[in-house]
Amino acid sequence: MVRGGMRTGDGRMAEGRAMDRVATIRDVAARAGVSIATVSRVLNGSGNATPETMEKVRAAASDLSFRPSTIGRNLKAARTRTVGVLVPSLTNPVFAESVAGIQDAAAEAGYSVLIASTDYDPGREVRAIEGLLSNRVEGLVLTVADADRSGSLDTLDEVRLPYVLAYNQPERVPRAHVSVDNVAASRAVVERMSALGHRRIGMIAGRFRQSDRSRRRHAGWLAALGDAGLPPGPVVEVDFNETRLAHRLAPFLEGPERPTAFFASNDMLALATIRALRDLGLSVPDDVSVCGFDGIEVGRLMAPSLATLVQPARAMGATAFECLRTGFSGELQGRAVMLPFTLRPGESLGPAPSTSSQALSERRHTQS
Amino acid sequence: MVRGGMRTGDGRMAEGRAMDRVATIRDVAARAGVSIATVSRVLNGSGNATPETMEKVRAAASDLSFRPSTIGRNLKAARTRTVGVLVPSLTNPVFAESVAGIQDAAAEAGYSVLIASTDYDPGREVRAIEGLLSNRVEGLVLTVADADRSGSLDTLDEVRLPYVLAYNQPERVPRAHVSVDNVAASRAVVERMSALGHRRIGMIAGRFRQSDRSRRRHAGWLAALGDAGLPPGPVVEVDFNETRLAHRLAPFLEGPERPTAFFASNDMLALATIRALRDLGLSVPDDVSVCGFDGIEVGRLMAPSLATLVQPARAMGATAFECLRTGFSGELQGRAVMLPFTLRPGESLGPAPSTSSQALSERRHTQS
DNA sequence: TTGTAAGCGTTATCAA
DNA sequence: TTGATAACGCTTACAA
Repeated sequence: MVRGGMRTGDGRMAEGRAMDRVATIRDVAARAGVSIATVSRVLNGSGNATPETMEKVRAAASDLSFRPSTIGRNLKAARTRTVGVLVPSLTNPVFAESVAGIQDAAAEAGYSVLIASTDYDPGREVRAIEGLLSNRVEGLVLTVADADRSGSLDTLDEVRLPYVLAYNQPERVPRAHVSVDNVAASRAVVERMSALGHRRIGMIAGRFRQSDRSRRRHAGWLAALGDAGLPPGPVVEVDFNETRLAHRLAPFLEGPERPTAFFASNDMLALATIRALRDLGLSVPDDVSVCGFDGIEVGRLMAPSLATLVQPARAMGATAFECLRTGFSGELQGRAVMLPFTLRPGESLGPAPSTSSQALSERRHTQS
Repeated sequence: MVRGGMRTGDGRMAEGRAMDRVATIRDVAARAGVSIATVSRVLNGSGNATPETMEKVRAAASDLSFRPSTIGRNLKAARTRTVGVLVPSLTNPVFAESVAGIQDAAAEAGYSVLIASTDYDPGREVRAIEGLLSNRVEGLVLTVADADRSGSLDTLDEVRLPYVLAYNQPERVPRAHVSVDNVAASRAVVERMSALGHRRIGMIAGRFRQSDRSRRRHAGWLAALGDAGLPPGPVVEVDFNETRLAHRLAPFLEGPERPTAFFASNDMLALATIRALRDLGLSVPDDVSVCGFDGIEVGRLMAPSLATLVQPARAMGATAFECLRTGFSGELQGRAVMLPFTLRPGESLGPAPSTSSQALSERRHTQS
């Protein structure tokens, strides 16, 4: 075999060099001249052994760079110390952050993390769950589109595998979850907008039929508008991967009665909205304000910086994992954990334009 | 035990409900009234069986919602069909994207993905590698800080576990990797800047001692400046997590001889740079242009949109996985795959300001 | 076509 | 203190 070449015909992962068989506990035992039981005991610190024996075993293990196989260990122990994670997408910063939080907490507790993402594809979601179940994860932290109507969650219920939802806030089915109070959070956004003088407030949201979060946030938006005595502005429902929004927004932006602020049900949508407004020749926030929901970090870096309702994403993941691991302390009512949210001010959310300044801005933009 | 309460004293993952033992192949065999060998054969489609037997087995498996344990399977097969992934951070979109690419390719090939992230912490990196090795991953796709000086890679070499680097481009040690040609890519950026009239071009880069990518990109920047007959502008080395750059940049932005363009060695740095310039009262791109490196998607959405050298992140991950799985076809020289890059134009990179327009912009900004 | 049995790498029980 | 051995869930010769 050529150097650098690899045999692949055996279906195994290609090997840069011939990979010699990994050392097993038996190899260590042979080299140390003891039984495998002794090796196990020494390496695990269970049971006693004479100093010399311990030394022999450790030396042998070290020589062979022996690492106990978690497979063998798992098989024996009937547990894997592995947690499954399922997210719609790793490329949405809010999920990436929460996964990072799960990783932190899991590593701390000595758990491995098996990650799968669905890219909003139901078929992939089913296969991912199957894979995680076959891998005998001890529990799952996951975010689904709609926690009230999810085949995956039904499956988990059937096989009685513990799970904790992150971000989801189911309305009908009582399911363990960690989230913020989406309704209250959305109200906070609208109240701020109202305090800034906005009277015509629209909403850009993910499909209500597909997302419990979107529904909740819409409900909060609606309720707050009602409380403030404001009429609901236009609602634009968009699909998950829709990034070009200009043609969707254009119809609502004509005439003097157009909204002066938009609440986007998540930050990616907020970014797309700002982009679209800009493409339509409107200034953010001079003409129209925008506030997002999630609190992704890049929002702080862009210009205008993104005003957003901040969810503690990292804590969301870490907390969900901890809930899974330790169990909720209370009973049923304790099966939900609400994390605190904050409103992060940003340049994208400013005071409502007065009629005169609005006209001014209008002139400025038609010039260019 | 209370409903919703969970036992945790046994050290197991908390259970929302009593989790009955998962069905094994023996349970299925018993229920179907056949031997476990028959169950295995039927479910794997290996060997023959009468239609009735197959039916019985499938029914029993379905009734018990039996899913073959990959643990038992792996142990027997002495292979895991699992690939390890190690990235510095899941929250940097460029890594998140490449992980997504790995996931895609792995799922396609029937592999599971075990992910660990280091958060640029060497201690965590060591532990992560240990964990992946213990889990008997068949190979690794990973991105390290400096592929020329990495204890983790040395470990992998020692145990002869196949791996492919993603993004890294080692200079001295020949190691399998998938990347873009960082030097050529950086040259392309500088050439574009030069073509736009920029004569004083600075660089914001990650620490050279810590990052092979940073070194390569700096080399390309330097070479291109030389070719264009331009003097090297200021170089600002920053740490991984540094996001506040204003005070670092300020000293270089005084006087008429200040740079009119900055090349940032990655997109997160580019965003931080734009932010800092803005904080310093400078307009991007009217006063100073900025171009990043990576091609993260959010760059398109912000305003000004980010000009950047696009690496095919998703393909980077997918290709690295494929290289790992199938092996590089050639010999040693084939152990590197170079992916194509493109320069994505963006509003952050414009023509160099003329002296008069520069003064104008100066006035405009001191007003506000 | 189907069943018996060995073995994968551990840990744990029980003897010695 | 140490060793022989069974067991975990599965696949796969080999035998019936």
